[in-house]
Amino acid sequence: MPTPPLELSPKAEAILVGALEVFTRDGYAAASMDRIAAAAKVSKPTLYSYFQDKEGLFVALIRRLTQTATQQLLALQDAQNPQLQDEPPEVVLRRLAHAVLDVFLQERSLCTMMRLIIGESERFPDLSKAFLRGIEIPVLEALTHYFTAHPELNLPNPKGAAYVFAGSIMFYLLIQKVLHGEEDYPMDAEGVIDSLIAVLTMAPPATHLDPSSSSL
Amino acid sequence: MPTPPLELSPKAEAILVGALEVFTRDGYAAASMDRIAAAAKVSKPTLYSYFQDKEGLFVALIRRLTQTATQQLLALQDAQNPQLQDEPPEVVLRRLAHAVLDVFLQERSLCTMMRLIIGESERFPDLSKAFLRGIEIPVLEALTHYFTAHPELNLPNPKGAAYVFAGSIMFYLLIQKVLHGEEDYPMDAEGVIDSLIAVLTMAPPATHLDPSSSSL
DNA sequence: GTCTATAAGAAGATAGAC
DNA sequence: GTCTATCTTCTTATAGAC
Repeated sequence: MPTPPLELSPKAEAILVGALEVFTRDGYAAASMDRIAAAAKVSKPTLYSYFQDKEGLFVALIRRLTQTATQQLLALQDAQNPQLQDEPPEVVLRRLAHAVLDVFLQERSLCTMMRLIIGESERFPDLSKAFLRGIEIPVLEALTHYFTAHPELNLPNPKGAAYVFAGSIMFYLLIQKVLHGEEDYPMDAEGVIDSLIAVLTMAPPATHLDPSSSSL
Repeated sequence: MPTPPLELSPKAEAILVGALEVFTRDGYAAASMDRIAAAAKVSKPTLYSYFQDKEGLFVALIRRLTQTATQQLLALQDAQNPQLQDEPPEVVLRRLAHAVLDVFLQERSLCTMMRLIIGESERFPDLSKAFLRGIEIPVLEALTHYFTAHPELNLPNPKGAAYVFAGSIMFYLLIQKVLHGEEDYPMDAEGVIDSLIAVLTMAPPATHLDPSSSSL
């Protein structure tokens, strides 16, 4: 747990909102503290009284967005945990895919965050690390754990299968929502999810109703 | 074909090499024309005599990298085309996955290009478009075409399956090579490819040797 | 064609008034 | 605590010498 629950003063919140707007539009280097102060409707010295400098403000913003995403994904996991053993994998995996997509589509700042983290990954390697440790690695580990616990899916390499699952969804978001592929090459998320669930669950012709093969 | 074969003078090439180095390290906005001129070992006015301004230089660089990637992938396709009908899908798909990975791993500037394009996708939407039209969309279309021509794979949605294939590989590159996940959560590419080929080809138990189901 | 030197402006950060 | 005004530095881009 790198950062405590983190209660912020209202003014600090306002600054982060303005910072999100400007960093989103301009990127890190081209964003100016003047424009951020204007967007947050505070003066520049006030801004510097809440955050040490531009780097500190950017790091605080991205860490907060990362935390938001982590919490949303944890809530997802908690909501699904009681059902994991009760329903067939194609149902569980499909619901999970939809839920992850919804988290990113309903909170569009998470797509922005992904873009900023990737774009600034050389200047701010710590933010990449926080993104990986807070979001991507936990997701991959949870998927790996699920695939390992379901040998009836007949997946030879659960960790690799986790990359296939997460990669399909994140790549879809990247192409369609970050790079705006919807304009040139629109694609329904449903088609990606259909294919993903189909390929991950259709290994054995019809063993889904046979619980004897699962010793866990 | 948005740009002709594009022969550049040696000095323009040197400038692009320097520009790649500096843009890679600093990103677009933080890169200075002074440092680019120094890296290319020319003076600033020379730089401005070959490229209109900073934007023009960046666009020229990214377009050139995009073209390089496109050409490498086209060469791949040509090399594989004669074999597409002769060998079973698990062999063709595995070789393709390895080849795409190799293209990006051996020419690391392509990973850099991906990072820069994503990071600057709001400021330079035309570069995103060129990346999508020159690389991602052709790859997705070729994969869709292949999956459509191989109904024995039993993939319900070929376009979605193309996203699964490309997404798994690109996500692997993004996590491991762009965001440097290798430090925290190393993963062998082989495991991803194994899973990918397994899930895409193991739908029917053993119909690979039955050509009668393929009417194309 | 290529350079040195510079113009014109915008950036991050702060001193000091209130 | 918050603001106006300012300092310093670095930026892009070019004028003019060679």
